[in-house]
Amino acid sequence: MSKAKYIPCLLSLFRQHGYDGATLAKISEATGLGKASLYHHFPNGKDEMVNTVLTSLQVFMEEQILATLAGEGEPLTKFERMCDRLNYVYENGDQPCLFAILLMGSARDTFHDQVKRIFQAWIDAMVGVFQNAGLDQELAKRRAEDAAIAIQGALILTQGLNDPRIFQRVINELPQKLCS
Amino acid sequence: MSKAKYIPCLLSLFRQHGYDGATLAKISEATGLGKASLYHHFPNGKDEMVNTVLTSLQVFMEEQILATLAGEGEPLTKFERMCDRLNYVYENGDQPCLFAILLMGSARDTFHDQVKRIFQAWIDAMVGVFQNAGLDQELAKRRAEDAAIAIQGALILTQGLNDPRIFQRVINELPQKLCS
DNA sequence: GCTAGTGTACTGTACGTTCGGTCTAAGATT
DNA sequence: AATCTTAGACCGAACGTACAGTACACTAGC
Repeated sequence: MSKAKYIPCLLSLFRQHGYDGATLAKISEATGLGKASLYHHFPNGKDEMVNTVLTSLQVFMEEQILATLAGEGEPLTKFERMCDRLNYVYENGDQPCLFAILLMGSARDTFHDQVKRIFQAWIDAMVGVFQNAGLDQELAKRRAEDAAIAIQGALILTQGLNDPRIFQRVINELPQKLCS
Repeated sequence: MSKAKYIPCLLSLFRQHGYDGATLAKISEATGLGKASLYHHFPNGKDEMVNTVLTSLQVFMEEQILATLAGEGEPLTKFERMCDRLNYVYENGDQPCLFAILLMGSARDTFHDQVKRIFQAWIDAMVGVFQNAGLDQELAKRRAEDAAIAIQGALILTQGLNDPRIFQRVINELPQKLCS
C-alpha cells in the first residue's frame, strides 16, 4: 500500500485549500504525480484521497492519544501527552484541523459520519480518564467536551487572527485546567 | 439597496454548503432569481454576495453585541446579552459560523482580512469590559480570547457531533464563567 | 514477458460569468 | 387622455474555462 507515501502531502493540501480548493491539478503538482498515476493509487479519486488521510489521522489519534488516555498513569501526565501530540499534528497551531475543514465544505455529507466517530472516540477516551479519577459521569462528560472545544476553538481563532500564540497558550494551559 | 432582501437566503446557503459548495445554480434556485438577475443585483458575482452577507453580519455584531459591551451596565448583564445575541445568530447552535467556513475554504485569501477584523473587534470589545471591571490587561485579553474560543469550539463540536446541546450548554455557562 | 507505474491526450460536465433582450411601471410629452 | 421614454428588474441561452475522471500506449524493473 504505497498510498501512505502521499499522505503528508495530501494532508497539507487539504488543510491549506479545503476539499473543494484542493483540485486534482494542485494535487498532481504537489505530489509530482500525473493524474493517471493519482488514479492508479487512488482509483476512487479525490474522496479516496481524503479518506486515506482521514483514516491515517484516525490511526494516529488511536495510537498516540486514545491509547495514552486509556493506559496507565496520572491524569495530568496523560493530558500533557495528549496536548503534546495535538501540538505535533497541528504544527503548533500553524495548521487548521482537517476534521473542521471537512465539516464546513461541500463534502460535509460524505465525511460527516467518520468525523463524528473520531470526535466521539476522542471525547469518550477523555471521559474515561475523568471517571477513573473519580469524577461523576456528567462532570466528566462536560470536561471532556470542554477540552475538545478549547482545542477546536483555539485552532479557529488562531487561523482567524493569524496568531499561533493563541493555540500555544491553550495547549500549555489545558492539562492543568483539566485536572483542577 | 435591494440586496438586503437576499441576505438571509444567501447566509443560509453559504453556511450550509460553504463558499465553493454554494454554486450559482443553487443560489439561483434558492433565491428564485435567474443567474443573470443575480448579476444584476451583485455585479461582482459570488464574492460580492459573500461580502454583502459578511458586512451585514459585521453590522449585526457592531450594533447588537459590540455596542452592548461598550455601553453601560454590569459585566454579567453585558455577557448575558452577548450570549443571547450569539444564540440568535447561530440559531441555538444549529448553524455553523460563516467566518469559520470562509477561513477553511478556497476563499480564505479573499476574506481573511475582513474576518480577522471582525474577530479582533469582538475580542477588543470584551477586553474593554474586563478592563473596566478592573482586570489587568493580560488577564483581560486571555479571558476575551477564551470566550471567543469557547463559542467557536462549541460550534465546531456541535456540528461535528450533531448535538446542539453542546452549544447551548456553553452559551448558558459562559456569562457566569467570564465573571467568576 | 509481466506488471506496477506513468505521460499524453482526451472526455463530458459543471462552473462562474456575460450577452442580448423582454417586461413592467412610472414619468414626461403631446 | 393617449402616447412616448426611460430605468430597473428580470431571464434564457450561451460562452469560455477548469474541473474530475478516462483511454491507452508506453516504460522500467523484476
